[in-house]
Amino acid sequence: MPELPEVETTRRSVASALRGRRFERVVVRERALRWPVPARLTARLAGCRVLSVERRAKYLLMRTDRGAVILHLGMSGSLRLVDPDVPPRPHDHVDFWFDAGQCLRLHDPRRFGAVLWTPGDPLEHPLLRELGPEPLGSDLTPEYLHLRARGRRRVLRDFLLDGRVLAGVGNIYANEAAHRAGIHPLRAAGRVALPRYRRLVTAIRDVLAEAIARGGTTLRDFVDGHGQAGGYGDVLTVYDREGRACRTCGELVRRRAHGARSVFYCSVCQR
DNA sequence: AGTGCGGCCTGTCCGC
DNA sequence: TGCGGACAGGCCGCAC
Repeated sequence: MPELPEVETTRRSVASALRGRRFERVVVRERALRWPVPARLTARLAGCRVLSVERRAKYLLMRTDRGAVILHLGMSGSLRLVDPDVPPRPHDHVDFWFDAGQCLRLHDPRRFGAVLWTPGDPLEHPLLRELGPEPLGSDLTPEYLHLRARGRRRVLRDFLLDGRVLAGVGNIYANEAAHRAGIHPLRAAGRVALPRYRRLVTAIRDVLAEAIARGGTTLRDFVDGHGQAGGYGDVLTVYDREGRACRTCGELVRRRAHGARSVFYCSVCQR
Protein backbone atom coordinates (compact mmCIF):
# COMPACT_ATOMS: atom_id res chain seq x y z
CA MET A 1 0.00 0.00 0.00
CA PRO A 2 2.02 2.89 1.16
CA GLU A 3 4.53 3.94 -1.41
CA LEU A 4 7.07 6.72 -1.12
CA PRO A 5 4.53 9.59 -0.99
CA GLU A 6 2.44 7.90 1.70
CA VAL A 7 5.50 7.09 3.80
CA GLU A 8 6.81 10.63 3.35
CA THR A 9 3.39 12.03 4.28
CA THR A 10 3.42 9.87 7.40
CA ARG A 11 6.94 11.01 8.24
CA ARG A 12 6.07 14.67 7.94
CA SER A 13 2.96 14.28 10.05
CA VAL A 14 4.75 12.69 13.01
CA ALA A 15 8.30 14.05 12.88
CA SER A 16 7.87 17.27 14.83
CA ALA A 17 5.93 15.58 17.62
CA LEU A 18 8.62 12.95 18.10
CA ARG A 19 11.86 14.85 17.59
CA GLY A 20 13.67 15.37 20.87
CA ARG A 21 11.34 13.01 22.78
CA ARG A 22 12.59 10.04 24.77
CA PHE A 23 11.11 6.58 24.38
CA GLU A 24 9.40 5.47 27.56
CA ARG A 25 8.16 2.01 26.62
CA VAL A 26 6.98 -0.10 23.71
CA VAL A 27 3.78 -2.16 23.90
CA VAL A 28 3.70 -5.07 21.45
CA ARG A 29 0.31 -6.74 21.04
CA GLU A 30 1.25 -8.76 17.96
CA ARG A 31 4.82 -9.79 17.38
CA ALA A 32 4.28 -11.68 14.11
CA LEU A 33 4.78 -9.00 11.46
CA ARG A 34 6.88 -9.53 8.29
CA TRP A 35 9.66 -10.37 10.70
CA PRO A 36 9.19 -10.88 14.41
CA VAL A 37 9.22 -7.65 16.36
CA PRO A 38 12.47 -7.79 18.35
CA ALA A 39 12.11 -9.10 21.88
CA ARG A 40 12.60 -6.75 24.81
CA LEU A 41 12.19 -3.63 22.69
CA THR A 42 11.33 -1.56 25.76
CA ALA A 43 14.61 -2.55 27.40
CA ARG A 44 16.54 -1.45 24.32
CA LEU A 45 14.62 1.73 23.66
CA ALA A 46 13.67 3.16 27.05
CA GLY A 47 15.48 6.43 27.56
CA CYS A 48 16.66 6.75 23.95
CA ARG A 49 16.15 10.23 22.57
CA VAL A 50 14.72 10.68 19.07
CA LEU A 51 17.20 12.66 17.02
CA SER A 52 15.23 12.63 13.79
CA VAL A 53 12.53 10.82 11.83
CA GLU A 54 13.78 10.12 8.34
CA ARG A 55 12.71 8.14 5.29
CA ARG A 56 14.66 5.90 2.96
CA ALA A 57 12.62 4.33 0.14
CA LYS A 58 9.48 3.09 1.94
CA TYR A 59 11.22 2.71 5.27
CA LEU A 60 10.79 5.13 8.16
CA LEU A 61 13.82 5.57 10.38
CA MET A 62 13.55 6.85 13.93
CA ARG A 63 17.15 7.64 14.73
CA THR A 64 18.08 7.82 18.38
CA ASP A 65 21.25 8.46 20.34
CA ARG A 66 21.76 4.68 20.67
CA GLY A 67 20.50 3.21 17.39
CA ALA A 68 17.53 3.38 15.11
CA VAL A 69 14.04 1.94 14.84
CA ILE A 70 13.30 0.86 11.26
CA LEU A 71 9.61 0.82 10.36
CA HIS A 72 7.91 -0.48 7.23
CA LEU A 73 4.20 -0.17 6.54
CA GLY A 74 3.95 -3.09 4.13
CA MET A 75 0.69 -3.16 2.16
CA SER A 76 -1.79 -2.10 4.80
CA GLY A 77 0.14 -0.28 7.49
CA SER A 78 -0.35 3.16 8.96
CA LEU A 79 1.09 5.09 11.88
CA ARG A 80 -0.92 7.47 14.00
CA LEU A 81 -0.30 9.73 16.95
CA VAL A 82 -3.11 8.86 19.34
CA ASP A 83 -4.22 10.32 22.65
CA PRO A 84 -3.19 8.21 25.65
CA ASP A 85 -6.75 7.18 26.51
CA VAL A 86 -7.68 5.89 23.05
CA PRO A 87 -8.14 2.11 23.27
CA PRO A 88 -6.41 0.01 20.63
CA ARG A 89 -8.50 -1.27 17.74
CA PRO A 90 -8.01 -4.64 16.08
CA HIS A 91 -4.69 -4.77 14.20
CA ASP A 92 -3.15 -1.99 16.31
CA HIS A 93 -0.05 -4.10 16.84
CA VAL A 94 2.56 -1.84 18.41
CA ASP A 95 2.51 1.34 20.54
CA PHE A 96 5.58 3.51 21.03
CA TRP A 97 5.15 5.65 24.14
CA PHE A 98 7.19 8.79 24.66
CA ASP A 99 8.13 10.86 27.69
CA ALA A 100 5.66 13.68 27.16
CA GLY A 101 2.76 11.26 26.86
CA GLN A 102 2.73 10.86 23.07
CA CYS A 103 1.75 7.51 21.65
CA LEU A 104 2.72 6.44 18.14
CA ARG A 105 0.53 3.49 17.16
CA LEU A 106 1.18 1.05 14.31
CA HIS A 107 -1.92 -0.37 12.61
CA ASP A 108 -1.39 -3.13 10.03
CA PRO A 109 -4.16 -5.65 9.23
CA ARG A 110 -2.14 -7.70 6.78
CA ARG A 111 1.00 -7.69 8.91
CA PHE A 112 3.36 -7.27 5.95
CA GLY A 113 4.95 -4.35 7.78
CA ALA A 114 7.97 -4.45 10.04
CA VAL A 115 9.41 -3.02 13.23
CA LEU A 116 13.16 -3.51 13.52
CA TRP A 117 15.92 -2.19 15.72
CA THR A 118 19.50 -1.64 14.74
CA PRO A 119 22.24 -0.38 17.01
CA GLY A 120 24.22 0.82 14.01
CA ASP A 121 23.63 2.94 10.93
CA PRO A 122 20.18 1.98 9.58
CA LEU A 123 21.28 2.78 6.03
CA GLU A 124 23.76 -0.11 6.36
CA HIS A 125 21.09 -2.55 7.48
CA PRO A 126 20.86 -5.50 5.05
CA LEU A 127 17.34 -4.49 4.03
CA LEU A 128 18.40 -0.95 3.11
CA ARG A 129 21.99 -1.33 1.99
CA GLU A 130 21.30 -2.38 -1.60
CA LEU A 131 18.56 0.13 -2.33
CA GLY A 132 18.79 2.28 -5.44
CA PRO A 133 18.73 6.08 -5.49
CA GLU A 134 15.97 8.17 -4.01
CA PRO A 135 13.72 9.35 -6.86
CA LEU A 136 13.58 12.88 -5.50
CA GLY A 137 17.33 13.10 -4.97
CA SER A 138 20.07 14.14 -7.35
CA ASP A 139 21.36 10.58 -7.84
CA LEU A 140 18.43 9.71 -10.07
CA THR A 141 19.31 10.79 -13.59
CA PRO A 142 18.07 9.72 -17.02
CA GLU A 143 21.56 8.45 -17.79
CA TYR A 144 21.54 6.26 -14.68
CA LEU A 145 18.21 4.64 -15.54
CA HIS A 146 19.16 4.22 -19.18
CA LEU A 147 22.42 2.53 -18.20
CA ARG A 148 20.79 0.25 -15.63
CA ALA A 149 18.17 -0.75 -18.20
CA ARG A 150 20.66 -1.65 -20.90
CA GLY A 151 20.01 -5.17 -22.15
CA ARG A 152 17.19 -5.71 -19.68
CA ARG A 153 14.15 -7.46 -21.07
CA ARG A 154 12.05 -6.89 -18.01
CA VAL A 155 9.05 -4.64 -18.62
CA LEU A 156 9.35 -1.00 -17.60
CA ARG A 157 6.75 -1.25 -14.84
CA ASP A 158 8.67 -4.07 -13.15
CA PHE A 159 11.99 -2.31 -13.71
CA LEU A 160 10.65 0.74 -11.85
CA LEU A 161 9.35 -1.43 -9.00
CA ASP A 162 12.79 -2.92 -8.42
CA GLY A 163 14.10 -1.29 -5.27
CA ARG A 164 17.71 -1.88 -6.27
CA VAL A 165 17.10 0.24 -9.37
CA LEU A 166 14.94 2.91 -7.80
CA ALA A 167 13.80 3.32 -4.21
CA GLY A 168 10.25 3.84 -3.07
CA VAL A 169 8.22 3.60 -6.29
CA GLY A 170 5.36 1.10 -6.13
CA ASN A 171 2.63 0.00 -8.49
CA ILE A 172 0.51 3.15 -8.35
CA TYR A 173 3.28 5.61 -9.12
CA ALA A 174 5.12 3.39 -11.61
CA ASN A 175 1.92 3.27 -13.66
CA GLU A 176 1.22 6.97 -13.23
CA ALA A 177 4.75 8.01 -14.16
CA ALA A 178 4.81 5.81 -17.24
CA HIS A 179 1.57 7.39 -18.40
CA ARG A 180 2.85 10.89 -17.82
CA ALA A 181 6.00 10.08 -19.78
CA GLY A 182 4.05 8.52 -22.63
CA ILE A 183 5.80 5.16 -22.36
CA HIS A 184 3.96 1.86 -22.44
CA PRO A 185 4.48 0.15 -19.07
CA LEU A 186 4.86 -3.27 -20.71
CA ARG A 187 7.67 -2.13 -23.00
CA ALA A 188 11.02 -3.76 -22.20
CA ALA A 189 13.05 -1.38 -20.04
CA GLY A 190 16.08 -1.94 -22.27
CA ARG A 191 14.16 -0.77 -25.31
CA VAL A 192 13.46 2.71 -24.04
CA ALA A 193 15.82 5.33 -25.46
CA LEU A 194 17.62 7.96 -23.43
CA PRO A 195 15.38 10.89 -24.44
CA ARG A 196 12.39 8.95 -23.16
CA TYR A 197 14.18 8.27 -19.89
CA ARG A 198 14.57 12.03 -19.59
CA ARG A 199 10.82 12.40 -19.79
CA LEU A 200 10.38 9.49 -17.41
CA VAL A 201 12.65 10.91 -14.71
CA THR A 202 10.78 14.20 -14.87
CA ALA A 203 7.48 12.34 -14.71
CA ILE A 204 8.54 10.24 -11.72
CA ARG A 205 9.68 13.32 -9.82
CA ASP A 206 6.58 15.32 -10.66
CA VAL A 207 4.14 12.54 -9.84
CA LEU A 208 5.79 11.81 -6.50
CA ALA A 209 6.09 15.47 -5.55
CA GLU A 210 2.45 16.15 -6.39
CA ALA A 211 1.34 13.08 -4.48
CA ILE A 212 3.27 14.22 -1.43
CA ALA A 213 1.75 17.70 -1.77
CA ARG A 214 -1.68 16.10 -1.67
CA GLY A 215 -0.90 13.89 1.30
CA GLY A 216 -0.54 10.65 -0.68
CA THR A 217 -3.08 8.32 -2.26
CA THR A 218 -5.85 6.74 -0.20
CA LEU A 219 -7.41 3.89 -2.15
CA ARG A 220 -9.11 2.34 0.84
CA ASP A 221 -7.46 2.89 4.16
CA PHE A 222 -4.27 4.96 4.13
CA VAL A 223 -4.16 7.73 6.73
CA ASP A 224 -1.35 9.96 7.92
CA GLY A 225 -0.20 10.46 11.51
CA HIS A 226 -3.26 12.57 12.25
CA GLY A 227 -5.73 10.13 10.74
CA GLN A 228 -6.08 12.19 7.56
CA ALA A 229 -6.67 10.47 4.20
CA GLY A 230 -4.61 11.47 1.15
CA GLY A 231 -6.03 13.37 -1.83
CA TYR A 232 -3.96 12.12 -4.74
CA GLY A 233 -6.51 9.41 -5.56
CA ASP A 234 -8.68 12.18 -7.03
CA VAL A 235 -6.14 12.97 -9.74
CA LEU A 236 -4.86 9.51 -10.66
CA THR A 237 -4.70 9.27 -14.44
CA VAL A 238 -4.57 5.52 -15.04
CA TYR A 239 -4.13 3.52 -11.84
CA ASP A 240 -7.38 1.83 -10.77
CA ARG A 241 -9.20 3.57 -13.66
CA GLU A 242 -9.84 0.65 -16.00
CA GLY A 243 -12.59 1.47 -18.51
CA ARG A 244 -12.63 5.16 -17.67
CA ALA A 245 -11.54 7.92 -20.01
CA CYS A 246 -7.87 8.80 -20.22
CA ARG A 247 -7.61 12.30 -18.83
CA THR A 248 -5.31 13.24 -21.71
CA CYS A 249 -6.99 11.82 -24.82
CA GLY A 250 -10.30 10.27 -23.79
CA GLU A 251 -9.38 6.74 -24.80
CA LEU A 252 -10.51 4.12 -22.29
CA VAL A 253 -7.88 3.12 -19.77
CA ARG A 254 -6.86 -0.51 -20.01
CA ARG A 255 -5.83 -2.95 -17.33
CA ARG A 256 -3.74 -6.04 -17.82
CA ALA A 257 -2.54 -8.59 -15.36
CA HIS A 258 1.23 -8.83 -15.36
CA GLY A 259 2.80 -11.01 -12.75
CA ALA A 260 0.86 -10.70 -9.55
CA ARG A 261 -0.32 -7.15 -10.13
CA SER A 262 -2.21 -5.05 -12.60
CA VAL A 263 -0.76 -2.68 -15.16
CA PHE A 264 -2.87 0.32 -16.21
CA TYR A 265 -2.25 2.35 -19.35
CA CYS A 266 -3.68 4.32 -22.23
CA SER A 267 -2.95 2.59 -25.54
CA VAL A 268 -3.05 5.91 -27.41
CA CYS A 269 -0.86 8.04 -25.14
CA GLN A 270 1.65 5.35 -24.32
CA ARG A 271 3.86 3.54 -26.81
C1' DA B 1 23.07 -12.16 -13.34
C1' DG B 2 18.53 -11.38 -14.47
C1' DT B 3 13.91 -12.98 -14.08
C1' DG B 4 9.58 -14.75 -12.38
C1' DC B 5 7.04 -16.78 -8.90
C1' DG B 6 5.40 -18.41 -4.17
C1' DG B 7 4.45 -16.98 0.08
C1' DC B 8 3.46 -14.14 3.93
C1' DC B 9 -1.64 -12.08 5.90
C1' DT B 10 -6.51 -9.90 6.26
C1' DG B 11 -10.32 -7.60 4.19
C1' DT B 12 -13.40 -6.61 0.46
C1' DC B 13 -15.89 -7.35 -3.48
C1' DC B 14 -18.14 -10.01 -7.05
C1' DG B 15 -20.47 -13.90 -9.17
C1' DC B 16 -22.97 -17.87 -8.28
C1' DT C 1 -27.44 -15.08 2.91
C1' DG C 2 -23.42 -17.88 2.27
C1' DC C 3 -19.36 -19.31 -0.07
C1' DG C 4 -15.38 -19.54 -3.06
C1' DG C 5 -12.21 -17.07 -5.58
C1' DA C 6 -9.89 -13.05 -7.18
C1' DC C 7 -7.62 -9.18 -5.89
C1' DA C 8 -5.21 -5.39 -3.12
C1' DG C 9 -0.61 0.00 -2.20
C1' DG C 10 5.33 -4.76 -0.67
C1' DC C 11 9.10 -7.44 -1.13
C1' DC C 12 12.06 -11.32 0.50
C1' DG C 13 13.91 -15.66 -0.82
C1' DC C 14 14.21 -19.07 -3.90
C1' DA C 15 14.48 -21.84 -8.27
C1' DC C 16 15.60 -21.51 -12.91
